[in-house]
Amino acid sequence: MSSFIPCLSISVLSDSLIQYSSGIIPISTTELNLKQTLLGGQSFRWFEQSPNEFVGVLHFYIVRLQYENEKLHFKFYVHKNTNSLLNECDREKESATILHKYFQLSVKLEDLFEQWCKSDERFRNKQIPTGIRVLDQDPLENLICFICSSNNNVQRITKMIKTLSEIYGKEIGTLNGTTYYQFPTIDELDQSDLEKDLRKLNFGYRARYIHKAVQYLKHTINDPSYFDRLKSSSVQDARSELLKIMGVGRKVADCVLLMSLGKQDVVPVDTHIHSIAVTYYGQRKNSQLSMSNYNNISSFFQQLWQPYAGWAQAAAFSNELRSPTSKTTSVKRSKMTNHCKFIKYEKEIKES
DNA sequence: TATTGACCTCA
DNA sequence: GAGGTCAAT
Repeated sequence: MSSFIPCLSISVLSDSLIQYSSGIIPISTTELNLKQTLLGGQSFRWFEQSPNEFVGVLHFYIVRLQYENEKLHFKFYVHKNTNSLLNECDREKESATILHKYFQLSVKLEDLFEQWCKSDERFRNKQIPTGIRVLDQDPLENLICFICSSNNNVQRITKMIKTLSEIYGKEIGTLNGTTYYQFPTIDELDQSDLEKDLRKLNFGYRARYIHKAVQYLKHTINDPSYFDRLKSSSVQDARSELLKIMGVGRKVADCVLLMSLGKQDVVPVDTHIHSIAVTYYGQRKNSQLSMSNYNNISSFFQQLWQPYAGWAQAAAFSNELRSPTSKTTSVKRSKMTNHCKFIKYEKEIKES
């Protein structure tokens, strides 16, 4: 079947949709694991069409990605009314640039891995997979997604964000029977009945958080360059700004810092990372994820995995979702060593 | 400063 | 219970 050959696979477009560009980016599997990166829980806007083929929305484009033979094939689609002055070649370049930025391809993952291996034998022993990249996402979208993420699972978050985009975002077009929408802007979300409507859509208590967050950003902050300002602020300053937003606690703030504000060293600590810290790095059992505990775990990993500790976290995290912790000899050994490291680290903290 | 329960919904 | 946050104590 032709579907095995990316360039020849057939697409059915609605009348309103046109193909904008297509191209290829050569990249090795150690630099990019497409599935783990897109579906691993940092973005909630990608759908797997077939093995190694994904469709999602970036800006006002529907984007189709296919990974095969060390190459990332891409096709961009836009609404036909989107006017572009670019010729075919420049559109391809522009699209490649968007992907380059989104996947942060100037970051050399293999080099980072080498660094992490030096300080952490879970990397050295290949217990953590390669190819997981941190995506550079849109801050507003990222923020809303992670407000939705509390007490929630990937599947439902994805569904909620899909619904949110369908209701409030602009339609792009229909590709192979599925209609795609832009993520709504702050103005599109700024509606007096937002909470009520989102509750009807089964957002639960997050409906209020989203409504409050939108009100705050639109009417209290009221600054189009708000997120850009945070990008150029220090981690501490940007974090304390984000914490002012209703529905944003430390974990969500850290996710936004890492995934859309370019703070590559931030390590968000969720229940998975927490349990990784307990299982492999000797954090005390039964310890709740209190604020001081969060700080300890986060800064421990930050020190262990520098630089780009947030990227290491994403890789370690994805592994946790996959494997139900098989306990081989080497794992036990690495548990011990890292346990010692953690104790030592805790001592240093206390003494300083 | 740290701990605890409620919060919505779906599996 | 699920990749948390808020508010009260």
